[in-house]
This record gives sequence, C-alpha cells and structure tokens, in this order.
Amino acid sequence: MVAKVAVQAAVYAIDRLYSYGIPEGCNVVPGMRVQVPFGSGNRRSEGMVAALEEGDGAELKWIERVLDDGPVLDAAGLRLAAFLRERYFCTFYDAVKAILPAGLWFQTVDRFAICPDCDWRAAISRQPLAKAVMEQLEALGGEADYPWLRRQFPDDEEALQSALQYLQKKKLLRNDAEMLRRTRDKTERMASLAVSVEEAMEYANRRRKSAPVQAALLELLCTVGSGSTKDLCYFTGATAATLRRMESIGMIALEEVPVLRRVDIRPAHVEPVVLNEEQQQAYDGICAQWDRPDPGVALLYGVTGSGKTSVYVQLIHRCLAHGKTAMLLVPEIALTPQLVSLFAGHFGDQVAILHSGLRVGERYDEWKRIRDGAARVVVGTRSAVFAPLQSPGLLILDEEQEHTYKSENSPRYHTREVAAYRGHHTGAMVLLGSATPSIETMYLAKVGKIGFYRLKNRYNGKNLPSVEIIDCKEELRRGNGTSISWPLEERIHETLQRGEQTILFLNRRGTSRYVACVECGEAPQCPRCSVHLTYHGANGRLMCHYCGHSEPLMARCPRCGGPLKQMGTGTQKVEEELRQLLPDSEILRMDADTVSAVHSHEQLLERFEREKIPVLIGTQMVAKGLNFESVTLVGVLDADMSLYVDNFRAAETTFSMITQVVGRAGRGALAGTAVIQTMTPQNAVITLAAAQDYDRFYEMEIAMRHLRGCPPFRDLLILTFSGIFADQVEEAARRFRSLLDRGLQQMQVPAVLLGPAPASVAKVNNRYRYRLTLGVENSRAIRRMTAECMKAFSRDRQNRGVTVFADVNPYG
DNA sequence: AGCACGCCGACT
DNA sequence: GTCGGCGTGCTC
Repeated sequence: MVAKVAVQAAVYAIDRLYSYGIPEGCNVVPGMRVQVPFGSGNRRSEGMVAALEEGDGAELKWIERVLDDGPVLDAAGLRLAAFLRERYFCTFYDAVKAILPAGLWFQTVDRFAICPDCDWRAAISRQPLAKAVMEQLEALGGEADYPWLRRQFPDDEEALQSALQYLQKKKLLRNDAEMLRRTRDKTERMASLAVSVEEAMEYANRRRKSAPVQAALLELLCTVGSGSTKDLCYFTGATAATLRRMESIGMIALEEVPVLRRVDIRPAHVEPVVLNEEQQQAYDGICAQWDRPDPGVALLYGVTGSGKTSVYVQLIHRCLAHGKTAMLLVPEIALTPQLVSLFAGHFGDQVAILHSGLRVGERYDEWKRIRDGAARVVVGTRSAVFAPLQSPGLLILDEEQEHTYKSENSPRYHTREVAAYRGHHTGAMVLLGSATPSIETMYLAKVGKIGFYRLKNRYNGKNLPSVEIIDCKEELRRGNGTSISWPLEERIHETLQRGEQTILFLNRRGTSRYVACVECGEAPQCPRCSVHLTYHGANGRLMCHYCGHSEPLMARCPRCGGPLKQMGTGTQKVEEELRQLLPDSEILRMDADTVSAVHSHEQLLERFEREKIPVLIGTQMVAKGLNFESVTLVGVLDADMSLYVDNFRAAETTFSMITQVVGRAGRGALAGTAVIQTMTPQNAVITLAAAQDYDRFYEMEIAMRHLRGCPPFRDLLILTFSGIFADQVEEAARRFRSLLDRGLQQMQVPAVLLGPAPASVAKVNNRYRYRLTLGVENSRAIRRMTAECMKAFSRDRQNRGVTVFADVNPYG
C-alpha cells in the first residue's frame, strides 16, 4: 500500500498529494497525520494521509512516523479540506489546519545530533563556540534538543544559532526536528472498590481502630462507588500513599481517566419558550423545508426585537428530539454573553462553546466533547463551523451579514459558504438569521434559491423607536463644533431626568487610538507598514496591528518637537464634552483603555445595567446583542463615517449598523428614541436606515450592485501581490494580469479585470502590496484557471520575491 | 518556499 | 587549488 499525503512543507505552487511508502507493521489510515521527508534535503514535514492506494512503495520515500493513534479527520473532514482548497486557493494543509483545533497540533523542537563518522575536532579547531557545542553534545551521547543547548549557552542566543547553522552547513551536525504534542490530554486518577461492598465494610470495621483513614476511605467508596483520588483525599484526609497501599492489597483499583476542562458558563434561568403566532409560522415553515431530503439554506429575516432567538431555541429542541446535533454561530462571543447563558439555560451540559478567546486546552476539550457526542449543541464563532458534530441536523448563523464570518487569513473562507457545504453533504439545514441580511443572501431568498421566512413585528408588539436625523453641517453653521448636537444634548437631559439610560455610538469598528502632533499634525507611523501606530494604554506603547511592531511612546513629536496628543476613536473626547454637559452624572466609556483583561466587555456592560449608569459611550461593538430594559435613548454620533470607504459593502454595513443601533432603544416597556447625527442627512442609506426600511434599501442597493457588477451578480476575486520592491511587485502584478487576460479570453466569459493598484494598506511588514480585481461569475472553471495562473506565476523566475494570494469577496 | 547542484571570482 | 557567491530546477 502507498499513502497519498498532503505535505505541510509544500507551498501553494507545488501543492498536491505526494505518495509515500508505508513501513511494515505501521497502521496508517486516511485522516492520520504523519511525519515525512520532503524535498531534496529531506527536511521533515508534517503530512495528512488523504488516501491509500494499491502499490508497493519501492521507489518512493517512506513515512517516518505516524503522529496520531487514530484518524483525526474522517472522510467528510477530508472532503471538506479538499473543498476549502479548491474554493479559497489555499494548500490542502492550510485547510486541514483550519478544520482541526489548535490543541491537536504539534510543536516541533529542534533536535541536534552529531553526524556519525565526522572529524569535527579537526574541522572547527578555530571556532570556540562551535567546538564547545560539539563537546557538550558529545558528553550527552551525541544529541540534544535546542532548549537544552540554550540552557548550556545562555549568554548569546544569536551566536549559538549561527554556530549551529555553521555546523550544519559543514555537515558535522544534523537537525532532526522532533514533533511534540502541544496539548496533553488531561487525566484524573480515579479510585473504585476492587472488592465487594460487604468485603470492604468487613475490612473497614476490622481496621477501624488501627487504620481509621483507610476505614473512612472504604466507607466513602462503598457509598459513592468511585471517585477522583483528589476528592477522596480531600474528604477523608487520606494521602496518595494510603491509596497506593490500598491498591497493593487489592482493596481498591486506581485508573487514569481523561477529564475535560470545561468553559465556565453561567446558565440563565429560562422559562419554556412560547412562540407567538408569527414566530410559530416561521418555525412551521422552516420545519417543512427541513423535512425535505436536501433541506438546503433558509433566511430568517426578522426585524430587531422580533424574537429570532426564540425560534432558534425551538428549532434546536426539535433537532435534538430527532437525535441530531445543532450549531449556532454568532459574530463575536465576547459580546453576546447573554445569548450563551440563555443557551446554557435551555440545553445545559449539552452545550459546547467554541471561540478564539478560549485557551488552547479548553478549545481542544470542547472539541473532543463534540466529537465524542457529549456536547450536542455548539455555540461558537467563525471557526466553530468546523466543529466535529456527529450527525448535524441544523446549522444556524445569527447576524449572517457580519464581517467576522469572513476569514482574513488563509484559508480565506466565508462561514456561510462552509456551512452551506456541510449542510448539503450531511443533510443538515442551514438557517441564516438577520435583521439586516446581506444583499447576497436577500437576493437568493427573493429569487427563491433559498427558503425565506419573515418576522415583521417586534416582540410583544413594541413600537420601533422614534428616530431623529440631525444635520451636523447645520450644527456647525450654528456654532456647535462639539460631537454632540444640541437636540441630542436635550434628549440626553430628558432621559436622565426620567431616570432612564442612554447609549452613544461612534461609528468605528474597534477601540484603538493613535497619537498625533498638535503642531504639525504628524502621526507616528509603523516603520514597516503604511499605517498609523495605535496607542495602547495598558503598556504605554505604540503598536502596529499589521506586523506587531512596538515602540515606547515618544515624549515629543519626532519631526517638529511639538507636543503629542492621543486622537483615538474619539470616545475620550466625547466623554470630556459630555462631562461639561452633565457634570453630576456618571459616564461609562468602552474603549481600549477601559476594556482590558481585568474588565471585560461583559463586566462593563453588567455594571452599566446593574448600577444604572446614565450614559454609555462606545464604538459599534456595544451595539451587539444588548437587551437593556431601561435604555430609551441611543445616539449615533457620526453615522456616515463608514459610508465613504472603498468597498462594495460600504452601504450595506452602514445601513446594518444604524439599524442595529436604532433597534437598541426601547427594548423594554418604555418607548425609545434614536438620534442619528450625520453630515449627509439626505443620503438614502441613512434616511432608510432611520426609517428601518430594509426593503427599500435592498431595492436601491441591488440595483447598484447590478450596475457595478458586484455580488450577488458577480464575485470579486481580489489577487494581492506583495514584495520588498514596489516597482517589482507592480511589474509582477502586471504580468499576472496578462496571464489572466489570456485565460479569460479563452473562456469567453463576461469579466471585468481592474488594476494593478496599490492596496489600501500599501505596505505591510516592509512589503509593498498591489491588487488586481477580477469581477466574474465564480465558477469552478474560473477558479481552476485562476489557480493555474497563480501556480504558473510562482514558477516564473521573473516573479521571484513576489508572492500572490487570492481572496473572494473580502470585507476589509 | 527551501534545498542541492553547478559553474565562475577572491582567498590560504 | 578551494571556499563561497547566487542562477536553475525539483519537490513522492
């Protein structure tokens, strides 16, 4: 038998399945990871066995080691990896990495061994460090790993590394990378009776005087059957020695049992869900579609506050009752603690939580609980779409329009597409929920390609908040240069007097801040990237989000020596202005300074609710999932901020944001008000969002998308080129363009090809970036042609030093 | 990408 | 003579 292996060391241009011989007596099945030699230097690489084939491996290289006891990917997982590879232009192994949890991964440790039969003493007599390294190694029997060597030579890491490199080059030293499992299965020692209860009690009674601890231990075991040694020791005062002695005389049995680290969730107290008429209709419709042989995808379009969550809960109950498992994906788990608690309340221990904030071990354990069937409801973010659910019946994406569902690094997948793929291949239904669906999804719903269910009324018949649009130009003309308009100020006062709460939003995605000179306007930039450095209050340093560069905050402007000022998202500035207006009220601010490891979003929001703090200021992130009874006023301070960016989704994201924010007002018994401040009050996106008129917004936007050849009519394939020298990158991109042009001509499909143009962040990590934009129907043939171009591009010597990657319909 | 092989210039 | 520069070609 021969193993077809996806090799990690193979880059995209040469990525295919490589054949390896299977050593005698080695149990190798598809889905197992192996260690294989690769390339002319036979460097060690991880690989994933994708298939087995007939044949003897006579003239092949051989698998060196099997890294797993059993397959970590089943046939469906392997197919999914192949799908990701074809669809998102990544290597097979990148896809495998995305599917498997980080905790299952390997860490390679460099292990050095003296090459046999070499005369190293003569060869390096004049290099003291290299000689010392070899002497130490010889003393240890000829080999050691890097951490050990580092401890022997702690003074100068750089010198040690160059000595090791020199020795390898001289063929005196060999580097055999060793793969270690990063996360160990955590186990717990369990004790149980090895004899009958009667026998144990008899022994306990007989020895009660001479060995009271043993007697107590046996008595306890008689009542509980078995228990962890830790607990048993805790309750009886026994020690590990006591247990060992009891084991040696055959009274008890000790056993290592794997335990799972659990994520701490506080289940909310929940009442059984009762659906209203409209929810019931949607539920019934979804169930009817679900019962079809290939249920496909459906959109649940429900206005903010219409109770989509209740429908999800009922659907999941039904799913579990049918013996299937379910998944609920959310854009950002840290911002939806209420939802997590709610699900824990409904489904208890069957819920598994998966998101990037978990520690590696925790995520790995949740993954195992899902794989082994202990957890049957998964709540998680983007990567949870790969959770190893056994017989999934329902995959839900809540707020499906959110950008967090799109992966920004390889594989650059969209969660919605992966869910649709998994649903199609497992017979599970995919439900997309949203108050402001993406234009693509709504289009598919309207043309009948996916199911379409609506919730038009707010739960309990609550009215939408009344909305006021404020013209900031007019405010400026009247002399108000602050970020809070007079009408909004008045509303805040009124709300305060009624003892109710206000939330003010700044239309930014994150919470970061930057620094600028008051005199010359100079803002410190990253030396390696064309972006401003952001200021981190926690460590007082300037940092770059793109490359990780960090430097201490300088005291004065490096150009003119003027004073520096923090510019930030403006939350601080708004807070200062607000303090002038409300000198006696408490104000809560949510940004990089106030949100830290100590005070999470969750805690901040809890405090806001519990202490009824009058005003909360934050970026869009506070708009998610909040459901506070006494918030009756919300304000968007700069609604058009996100409207004029270079992205075909600008209108969609702006509309969605404003709609979401407006929906936050008046969720309780009290009537709500929303105030939207903008420089362009007549802009249709803003007026339609204020009126919560999604349908008209959709009509307007779909016409625009059609006109511009954007999704859903065509997909945008963005090819990004990067390299050290700008002109070289641009040249290479131009060569790619002609390659692509030729391919498109042969295919005779309508397409628009634009560029090369500098990327919006022109330089990252000292590498310049140029982009080509291809607007075309994203067919299998187009993807194959593009992949061929990418491979040919990388093989062409002229393009050395320039790398290319493809991204379909990116958000950023 | 990373490594070996191979073919020409500046050193012991 | 040989050490080492980087152009070329391949990766089971």
